Amino acid sequence: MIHIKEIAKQTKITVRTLRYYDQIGLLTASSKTEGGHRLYSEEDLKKLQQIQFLKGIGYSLKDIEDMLSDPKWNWMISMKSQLVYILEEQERLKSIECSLRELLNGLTVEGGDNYLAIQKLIQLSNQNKKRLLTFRENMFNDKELELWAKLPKMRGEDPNSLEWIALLGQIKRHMKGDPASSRVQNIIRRMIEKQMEDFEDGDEFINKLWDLRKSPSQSEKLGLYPIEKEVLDFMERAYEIHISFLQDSSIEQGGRS
Amino acid sequence: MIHIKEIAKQTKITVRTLRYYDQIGLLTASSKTEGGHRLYSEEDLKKLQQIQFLKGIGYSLKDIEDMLSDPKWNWMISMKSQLVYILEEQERLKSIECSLRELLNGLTVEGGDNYLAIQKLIQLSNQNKKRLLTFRENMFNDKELELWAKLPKMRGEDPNSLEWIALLGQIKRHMKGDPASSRVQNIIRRMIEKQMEDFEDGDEFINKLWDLRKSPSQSEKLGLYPIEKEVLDFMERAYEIHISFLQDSSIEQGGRS
DNA sequence: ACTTGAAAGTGACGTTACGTCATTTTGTAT
DNA sequence: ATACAAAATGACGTAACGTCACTTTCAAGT
Repeated sequence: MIHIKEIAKQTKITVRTLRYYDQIGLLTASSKTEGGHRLYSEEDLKKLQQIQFLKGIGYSLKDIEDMLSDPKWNWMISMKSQLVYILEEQERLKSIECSLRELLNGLTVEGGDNYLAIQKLIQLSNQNKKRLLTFRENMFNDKELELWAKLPKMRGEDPNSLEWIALLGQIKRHMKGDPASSRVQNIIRRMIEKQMEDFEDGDEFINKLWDLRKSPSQSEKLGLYPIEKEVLDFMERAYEIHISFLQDSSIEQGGRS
Repeated sequence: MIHIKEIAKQTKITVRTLRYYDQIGLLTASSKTEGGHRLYSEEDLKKLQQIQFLKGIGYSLKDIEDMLSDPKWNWMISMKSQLVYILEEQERLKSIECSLRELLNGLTVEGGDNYLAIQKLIQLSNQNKKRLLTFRENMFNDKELELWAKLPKMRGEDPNSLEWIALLGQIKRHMKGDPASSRVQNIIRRMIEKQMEDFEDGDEFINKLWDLRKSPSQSEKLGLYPIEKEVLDFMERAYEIHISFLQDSSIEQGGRS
């Protein structure tokens, strides 16, 4: 016969919990002292360990009581359905994870210190859930859809998407400066590099996308993160400056050779 | 100004919940009629949608209240830690999934209709958690450890492990019959086929494993599903019969050729 | 036998985010 | 004015205990 504290120590279940299990009739101590102290047997201990295990895999105490009290319980069925439940829960958490990453990436771009950004992002996230795929599928052909998959999505967690997001965030933070500054030009060069790496053969696609980006309403329908017009304008200016630099330097090179 | 029922319809949040949010001060209707009916503004609606979103990604109402009432809340930090929490939860569920698959596969082998099997499996599962890897690593060398990874584990969900488990279960169900019967022999043949497919070059390893299997205590330490001695004996008999058939037929073939 | 401090007992309230009555008031259409 | 829908309030219930307060029992030392 084992005292309640010893049971608690062995199973790491609190004394309070043991008394609670007694109270709800899940595990009654098999005997008591004259004074009313609970005394547990080895069998009680075993049963408790089973309870502990079943609780660990997500069953409620009520379920566990039903299981253990019914000698012809169909374990196969209930465990299969429990597995299904666990799998569903995992999917739910996975989609929460996506939302969170989307928000965090959004915050990275926006600067992350103002409440307005949050509001915008939450609103965006909310409506994204309702939007369907159809619009996107009407807009592009198959080859383009393939390229589409490479686009940085706000929920992306791959280093590729993350770099796009980081670059965009940096552009935003330098918007008050000069588009010809070396910082901005370096960012632009990196973006062009990436664009060529990721979408080598999709020039037409890129142009179409760029046009779309300029229309906020279209962008939203596509589930793209909306880039403000000022940012796009700033990027275009910086882009043109970059191109003109390239031409200048190639002329120089041509002169020398 | 919007009536409570309209808000409920638009957000799919129940009227009761709206009143509750009012009660705890999370979202107070911005005005009321003379009679005390709640009237919500467009801003209230927006705030409610934010609440809904934040609740959806797992925050408690208390947390949400803190967030929304503090204008300089650090969203970045709290969302990162929330992401960490979500990732941990996913791991927890993943390990629950493993336990469940282990149990279900165990039930498949045992026949799944007796409570004793469950008790045994739960006990096994419990002690597996405590057991460490060291014993296994002392027992086999590197090449063998590679093969080890191919062994059917009870928590396996790949078709390969599942077939092993299924075959074992079938053997168990035919144990009262004749080891020379065609059913049993077909199962044995399939097992030998699989054994050759999976462990082509590991004869010594297979033998060592087979010996281990005969020692229940060693098996348990390795985290292998313990196969009862009677089952192993039955399998050995069937195996010998199978071998002798093979020899007979090869003699016949030899005679003809 | 008596004392005493630790351990055990019981009972009650708190927690989360509402659901579900029951009862009373208010709003609105006729 | 009346009738009926919709809203309000209040109270209790849920799951699985934690925490406090107060009382009783156990086991050991004197």
